Amino acid sequence: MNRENISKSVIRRLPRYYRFLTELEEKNIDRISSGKLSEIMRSTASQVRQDLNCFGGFGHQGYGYSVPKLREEIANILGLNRHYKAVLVGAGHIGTGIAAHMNFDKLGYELVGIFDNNEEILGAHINKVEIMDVDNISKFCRDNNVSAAFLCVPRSAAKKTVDTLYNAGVKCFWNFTHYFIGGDYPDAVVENVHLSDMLMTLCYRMNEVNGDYEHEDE
Amino acid sequence: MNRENISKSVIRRLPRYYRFLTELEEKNIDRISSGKLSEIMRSTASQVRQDLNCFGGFGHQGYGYSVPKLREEIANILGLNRHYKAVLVGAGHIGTGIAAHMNFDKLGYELVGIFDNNEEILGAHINKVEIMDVDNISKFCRDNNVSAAFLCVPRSAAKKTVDTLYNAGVKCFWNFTHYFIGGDYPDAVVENVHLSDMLMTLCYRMNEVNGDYEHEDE
DNA sequence: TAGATTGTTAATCGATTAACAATC
DNA sequence: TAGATTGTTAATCGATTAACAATC
Repeated sequence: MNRENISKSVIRRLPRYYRFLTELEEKNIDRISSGKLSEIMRSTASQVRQDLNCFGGFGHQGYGYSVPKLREEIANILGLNRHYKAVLVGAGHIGTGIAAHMNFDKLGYELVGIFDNNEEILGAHINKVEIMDVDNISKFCRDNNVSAAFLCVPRSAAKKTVDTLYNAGVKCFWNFTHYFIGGDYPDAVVENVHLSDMLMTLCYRMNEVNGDYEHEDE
Repeated sequence: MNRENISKSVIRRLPRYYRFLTELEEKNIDRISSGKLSEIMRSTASQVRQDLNCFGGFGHQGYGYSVPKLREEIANILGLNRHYKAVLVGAGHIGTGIAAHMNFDKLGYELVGIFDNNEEILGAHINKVEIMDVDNISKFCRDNNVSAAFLCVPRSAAKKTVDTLYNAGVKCFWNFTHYFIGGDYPDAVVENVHLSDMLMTLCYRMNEVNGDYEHEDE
């Protein structure tokens, strides 16, 4: 099947399917209909069937979908069995949090190095991964065939870091910095996170619910 | 104007506008056209004008928009001058990272307490905010009129934590746990973050670019 | 077989883009 | 005034939902 023209909305829902199917499997439920799955996903049966059919006919008429089979199909579609080599740059608060918190190997990655410029923490480890000098990052990425980077450096260092990594062959960026990685890196895959944006939209929605925002207009 | 029916897509773009306008202001640029702004936003002039017009006519024909004025309008629309009292629950890796990393007071919040159940860290501080015993969270939230919670607890503790907080009057949740906060809390405003989902979609997109995923199908 | 539920096409809805008259 | 650029309406595009024949 042709995966070229699958919409971004569908892709964004795949991890959700995956999560809920994993839960169902843990509960030993081994079949589910698009209707039931849509209740869990808080979408519609139509959407579930449309989504899954982008990748193939995983269901059986009159029966529904096999939970373990569907879960595995989605894992394969996402490529979770991969181990893309990844580095994390910037072992400050958020970087350390991310490095220690994420289950990279269940998500298609292997964290092979952490980099920082703070001499005091060089040589330390987070989850058995060493913190190394950021000056050596370029060589390290080339030597180890690193494909992905998780950016947790300050904004001021962001552009330079991305350039260095990109030139060292890194083509996938999960970017927590406030620097916006735009279209300057043609064949790169980028996700700009912007945690602050989330808090701001939450704030807006809270004002809305509270009906307070009128005061602001005066 | 009626803000009831402004689409979620528009709201989600507001923080982006705000960020870029802040940058422009820092560069002492004080006017901008929808065309130029759309280049920065990587959208279209039409969309910029549509978006801004949801909230009022901030522009001037033949001139464009005043950068400082527009920036301030958006800050007001988002309600960034607010100081919603907020607590963070779960001072593990990611919780500590978030607590130390975010500039809450510039985003409409004031972090007034951090809660955990690990006795060893109780009494410690992160950015001058004390880590307190989670057993006291309900009383604390009532007494201090807390409206928002940032959830960084393990999945197993998530539901109980949300219930407790909701009953103590907290109606806004920024949820980093793997527990999905659904429609069970009618008047609550919720953002489920799911960092893992982002990494999974990134992985998919990387497979796509690399053209590798065919192997998985065999 | 009858009931259930898929895969898929068609209809609807919402969001984005284009166009242009109004006006600074 | 002429040029630029908005605010706003209309056209397009894409994504979601509904419908239903196919079939297990």
